[in-house]
Amino acid sequence: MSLRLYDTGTRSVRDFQPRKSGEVGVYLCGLTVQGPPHIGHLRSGVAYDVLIRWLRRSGHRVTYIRNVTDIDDKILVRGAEQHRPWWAIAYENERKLAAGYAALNVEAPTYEPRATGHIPQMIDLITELIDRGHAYATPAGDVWFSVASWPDYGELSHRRVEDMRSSPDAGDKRDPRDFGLWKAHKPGEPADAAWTSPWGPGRPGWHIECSAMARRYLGDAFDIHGGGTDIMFPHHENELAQSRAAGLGFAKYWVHNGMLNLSGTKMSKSLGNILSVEALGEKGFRPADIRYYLTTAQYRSPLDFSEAALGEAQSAWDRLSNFTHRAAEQLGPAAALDGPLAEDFIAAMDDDLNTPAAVAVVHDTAREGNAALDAGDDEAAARAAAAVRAMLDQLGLDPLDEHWSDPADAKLSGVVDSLVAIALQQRTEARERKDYAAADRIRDELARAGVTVKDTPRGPVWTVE
RNA sequence: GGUGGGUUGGCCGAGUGGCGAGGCAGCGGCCUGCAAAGCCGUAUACACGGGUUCGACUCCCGUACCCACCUCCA
Repeated sequence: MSLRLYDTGTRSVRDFQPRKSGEVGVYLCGLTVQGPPHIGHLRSGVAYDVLIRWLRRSGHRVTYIRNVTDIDDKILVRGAEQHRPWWAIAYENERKLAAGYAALNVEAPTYEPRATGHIPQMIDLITELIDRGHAYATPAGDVWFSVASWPDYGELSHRRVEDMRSSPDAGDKRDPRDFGLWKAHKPGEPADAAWTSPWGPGRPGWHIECSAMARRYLGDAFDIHGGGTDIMFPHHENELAQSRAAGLGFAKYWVHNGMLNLSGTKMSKSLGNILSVEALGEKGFRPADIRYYLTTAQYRSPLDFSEAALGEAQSAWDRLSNFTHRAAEQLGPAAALDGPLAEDFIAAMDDDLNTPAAVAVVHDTAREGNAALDAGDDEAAARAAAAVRAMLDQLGLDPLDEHWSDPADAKLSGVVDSLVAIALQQRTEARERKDYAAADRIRDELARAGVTVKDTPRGPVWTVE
């Protein structure tokens, strides 16, 4: 059994077969950096991170391109509103996005191209489309893609042009369905938001960016194109149309992740119902809690966010984290993380990345491991601990990964360790003479200082809240 | 109006034509001086109405409600 993926184009789960054996090219539509990222964006980041990790684990060499759209109408609007350069705003949000990805342990892509760095490639592609009769320039200096010139238009989203509502787009395009490839510079727009082109100064339309950047880094044809369901139409439909019309093979599989909803509606910048990693951090949720939470739903399912659900995820992840820490304390350093994965886990992941089922396997294994620890069966416990860590690591969630530890904690722990040890020694002595009142007083005082003490068969252990 | 997705137990969330994933919360027990952690056991379910079938939560038809997209959006 190998990976099967749901492909939007064929609306079916297909066996994944890379175009070139052992090599996979993936393009993900990243963000338009008009504002700071929210956890809905990060859901997408985590979902494709899981996909990339799984492809690599399965033996493929993966080239992963995730773009940043750093020029668009709204970025220019923000710049005007804030009396700051539009590119300063784009870059500020890009850095916040990178920090969000990093916090959730999303690995960096092979390359992260910016739209503004690829204007020549876009101009080339637009020129080819005009030459082939699929696009036209207007006297105003705009260039439009002619939807009517491409009979396959709608093949991805399965929409018929005649069923669509007409959009109220302005502009002098010939057909209301035509979409912009190049937008002429308008009076009042910043001069540094325009580039020289055969059609006069202007800037690229949204869709052409991805076609041009995917082509530059992945070639005329590649394997997987991803993004959220909300940009399947028109963005991906338009990308597909213009790339194919230019004679490119483009993507073999289309993968779309479901939305993260808040109170029943899509979390989105325009609605303002957004939550950031930082805001959740202030409520006591750690990045690992968020990543675990996002992983417990299949990537295509809509996920309705609630603090209660995130809290449950936190408890569940604590359980797994407790087990790995407990095993490490009792058994010493765990085995390498690249050990064999449970067959059920592999089957779940191969089944269109069924992470909820995969996580269920992890929990089953942790239970066995806990039982083995209780029974003193160190060999079985070590085996379970290695398996749990390997599976969680595959999901980017190894609890012992230093990524999840707070560097400030590590610095303090040496000092605190010796101080707590003194108190615990006194408590142990009190317990030995059955002076439980004194023992509990010490424990309570430590608790007030933020140190939680637990007694285990191998002596007391403590953690800082 | 068009297109797609959804409705699973107190909560989150998988899945399958017949043997009730997993987690969280609850209850009972074991362990513990107590607690925590852990383990064992346990109740509650598949929106509604038809149909197909020996048998449907799972397939088909219909109804209701929800969400997304059709305008920028992961």
